[in-house]
Amino acid sequence: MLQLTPSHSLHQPLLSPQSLPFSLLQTCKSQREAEQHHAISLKTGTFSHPAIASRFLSLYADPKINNLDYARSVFDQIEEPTLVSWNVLIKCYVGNQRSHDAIVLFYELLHELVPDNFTVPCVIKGCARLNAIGEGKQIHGLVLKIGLGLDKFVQSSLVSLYSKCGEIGLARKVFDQMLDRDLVTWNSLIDGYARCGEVEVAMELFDQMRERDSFSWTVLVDGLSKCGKVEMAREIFDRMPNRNLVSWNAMINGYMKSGDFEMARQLFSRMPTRDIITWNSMIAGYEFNGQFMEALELFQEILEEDIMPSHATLVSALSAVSGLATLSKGRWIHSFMVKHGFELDGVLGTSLIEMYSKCGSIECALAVFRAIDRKKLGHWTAIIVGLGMHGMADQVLELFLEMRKNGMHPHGITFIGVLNACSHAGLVDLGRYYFNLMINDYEIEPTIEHYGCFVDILCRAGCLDEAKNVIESMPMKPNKVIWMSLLSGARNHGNVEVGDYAARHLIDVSPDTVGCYVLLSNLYAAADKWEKVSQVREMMRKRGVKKDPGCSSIEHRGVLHEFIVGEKSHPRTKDIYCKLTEMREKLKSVGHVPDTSQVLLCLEEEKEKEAELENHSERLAIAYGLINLEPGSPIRIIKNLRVCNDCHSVTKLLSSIYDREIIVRDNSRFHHFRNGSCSCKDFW
DNA sequence: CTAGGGTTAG
Repeated sequence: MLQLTPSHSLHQPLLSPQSLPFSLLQTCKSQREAEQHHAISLKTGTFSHPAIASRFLSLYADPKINNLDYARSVFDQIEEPTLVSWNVLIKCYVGNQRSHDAIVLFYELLHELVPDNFTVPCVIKGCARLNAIGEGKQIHGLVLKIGLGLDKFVQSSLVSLYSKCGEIGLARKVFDQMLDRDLVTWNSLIDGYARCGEVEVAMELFDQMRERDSFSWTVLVDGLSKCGKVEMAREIFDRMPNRNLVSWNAMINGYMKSGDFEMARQLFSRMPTRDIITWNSMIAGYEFNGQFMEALELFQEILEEDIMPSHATLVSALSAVSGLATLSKGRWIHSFMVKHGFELDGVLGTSLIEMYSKCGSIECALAVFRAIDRKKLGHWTAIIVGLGMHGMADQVLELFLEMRKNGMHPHGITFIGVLNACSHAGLVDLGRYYFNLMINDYEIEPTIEHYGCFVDILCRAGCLDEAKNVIESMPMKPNKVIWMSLLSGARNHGNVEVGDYAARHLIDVSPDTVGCYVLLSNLYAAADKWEKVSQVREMMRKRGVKKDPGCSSIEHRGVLHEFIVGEKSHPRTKDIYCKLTEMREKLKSVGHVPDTSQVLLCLEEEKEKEAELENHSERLAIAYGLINLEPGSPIRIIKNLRVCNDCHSVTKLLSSIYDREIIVRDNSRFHHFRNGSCSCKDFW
């Protein structure tokens, strides 16, 4: 089946590569120029020389022209491509981030010719890029069959593949079989050990090496800092003879990932040169650790230094914006992206959709989504999750259908969005339906997050027994989120027995969860079990559990104003409290009676409880918004805790009293208040 | 005209 010698090698034109226009080709700078030479070559017949044809291939794939598809069509025109031309094309695919095509091409090649010691390292590199360990192993088998098993480059590429894919045992096996190991092979193996956390072995190998290059040092520094051993990484880094930019970046990345901003900053300011990756590591690190302000400050600095952000920079910056929900900043970044021609059809589109949804502007999220031409799974998922957060269950289910009609296969996260929407909208039957659809039709193994959503759906709908059954039969240990759902379901449906049960488990897995004590105490209070309420208080006191203070923020003219419950330190405090008084009067006149049932602990007097409600952070933020924002523009608020009952009804009333749209993001979803009602239909 | 090793983001 496989031909061992190219059959046409005997009919090559008698031309030596030297007599051909190689030098001319080398100077080609554009597609047009290349095509002109190509035409001449076809006319004069030199194209039939395999070396010339291959040269054209690598020319079209050259970064200067970078027209890989054209290279492919040229390849398809070669009557009987030699192995070299196949090799060139495979290499080009891998080199241009199209490893999948490279592997497909490799399988096509197998029908025609036997790959050689040039083909294999290329295609294995492609497998490594894609983490395609299965393909890699198959090719490894083939390598042994066709007798390339002892080729140094082939073996070296296999060591690298296995190291990168976490198969360190296999990497070692190939390494041990090698007769002729060089620096590159050693480095690949050390990289593998460092990546999978076998630090001691990596260090041992490093010490055994006869010679090291900067690569060896860098691999070790990066590997150590990636698996959390930043101090060890630092020791190596300090001993390193000629530190390169990559090793600085690896150290900074390691410090940032471990949350040691100080040390990262120190290196950042000390290093001789920085590149975009340095900046990205810093920005992504801050974002990863929830330090959104710092992330955005650095993003600002990049722009001030006239450095062009990369995709990665923008992804991190947009995530930071999502965290703070500073819509105007997000809009600014969006227009920056449009102005500088960043494509929205990849991850950036997903980030934008996410940013707009998390900043409360689901309309803009939808507009971005609609404007993306070739929508990918990530875009569908992002908008579905976004709509779910906004409680727009109808649209979620509609889009989910549309998505499937477009031939997309939802993945686990898409279902998180769908289930989440069902939960926020109280769609218990649909929730059951989609949970089963996911398992049976799409064969997706539910993760703990899926169980979390499903249990939440059941609990909100009051199906507490069914929820309990699901929890008891799920294959993994229930986490905090799941017990919290059950407990709050029990609270909402006044089921003390289930509440007790949930609280016991919750305190067991996560004794510091304040919400647990709050909910439990609410539950007992509602059931008039006052001795139990004081037991809960006592338990909190003994364990030193403190309630997170409520905190709300609002953006005004690009500045984020934060309000903590009851605080009086904002420069405009006087105006704010004036407004609060006005709000109280207006609320009273429309007949609002404060609902103190969820005020927690310690406050004995009804008056005190009412006062505490009035100081809830979102009220301060709303007051600030009413004073300062343009009349008619929506007031957008981000809150760290769940909105309490009283604030919810108050905000509804305020939206009609002041004729304002008020959009509140709490710790799990959005509420759109308009004309006296809320998008959550009082179900949250 | 062809071969193996490193950093960010998702």
